[in-house]
Amino acid sequence: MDDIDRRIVQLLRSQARMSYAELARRVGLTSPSVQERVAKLERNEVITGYRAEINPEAIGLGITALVGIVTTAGAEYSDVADAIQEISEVESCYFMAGQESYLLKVRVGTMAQLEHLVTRLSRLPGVGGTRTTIALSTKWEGRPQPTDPDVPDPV
Amino acid sequence: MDDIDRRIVQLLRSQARMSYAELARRVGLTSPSVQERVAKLERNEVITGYRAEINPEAIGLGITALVGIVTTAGAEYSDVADAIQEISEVESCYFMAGQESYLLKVRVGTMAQLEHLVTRLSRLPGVGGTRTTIALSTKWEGRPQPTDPDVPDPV
DNA sequence: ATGCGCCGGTCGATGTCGTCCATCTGGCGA
DNA sequence: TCGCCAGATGGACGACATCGACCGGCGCAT
Repeated sequence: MDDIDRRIVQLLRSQARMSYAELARRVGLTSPSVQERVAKLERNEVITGYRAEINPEAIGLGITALVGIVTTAGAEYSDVADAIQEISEVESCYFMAGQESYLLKVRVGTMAQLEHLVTRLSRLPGVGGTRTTIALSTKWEGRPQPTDPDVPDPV
Repeated sequence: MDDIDRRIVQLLRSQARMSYAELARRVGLTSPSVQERVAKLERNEVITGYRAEINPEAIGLGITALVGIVTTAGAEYSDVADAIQEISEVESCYFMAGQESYLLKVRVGTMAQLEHLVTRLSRLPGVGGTRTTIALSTKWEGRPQPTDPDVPDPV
């Protein structure tokens, strides 16, 4: 993981469909070298996948909500996570410090679907309660932030 | 936005670097047709970009936290959003219903950086208070969910 | 120092892909 | 019925991906 790797990562982070030839031009190497580096980054799970970013409204998922999950006393955390994973509307799932053990980002098309989803979540074994807040709008999401890990800003 | 478009979107959602030729084979069209459809999807902002998914720890961003922002009375919401947008550590920003007007997902490398970030956020004009919760682990994130079959055509 | 092996780079060749253009077809309105 | 247009096809050509062969620098043991 040197500077060239970091540049490649950053380029692919914002334009994942860029060709190897174009990447090569931008980092000053040849196409096969870049290809090998990218393959290695994928092998080492630095790059874990490539995603097209979709406008959720365009695919009928206009409602975004965040759901906090309070687990019941004695519930096995990982079992709860496994159960949540079965629910496709849950786009992201974080195991949190604090009263709510999990925080989920969910997307649905209608309020009725959201109601149904929250009901399903609250009935999962190990789930003691839910707290849902609706996102009125998404200002931005998944913005790639500048990579500069070799200069860890102090305070 | 027909069934073929939806299949293309779904394919690119999970494998954004797939070639047009491969897409064409999978949806049963020729490469130029697929290319034209993808171009149109991009033009209509159904597809808004292509992102490589990076393991945050590999680029020195091992700490994920969620920060709720309470705005001061009389603050202009959009000004607050603009100010937050200047801060690169904020990966996502949602305008929320509820007491906290904004919810931010932030990533940093160290607790010291998180402290500094929260301090900066709390000092922004219009920001009355913050509530930070740390993600102990990310179970999953940005998982593409199956496209609803009965979608209202947005075009 | 010398020689060896490894890592990572370049180069060249070949098959595939992206992209442009001409052409064709099916549906719709005049 | 005719003409028009959106969208598909097929061919051509330049660019790209990919593979093997080769090459240079580096660390290390002899």
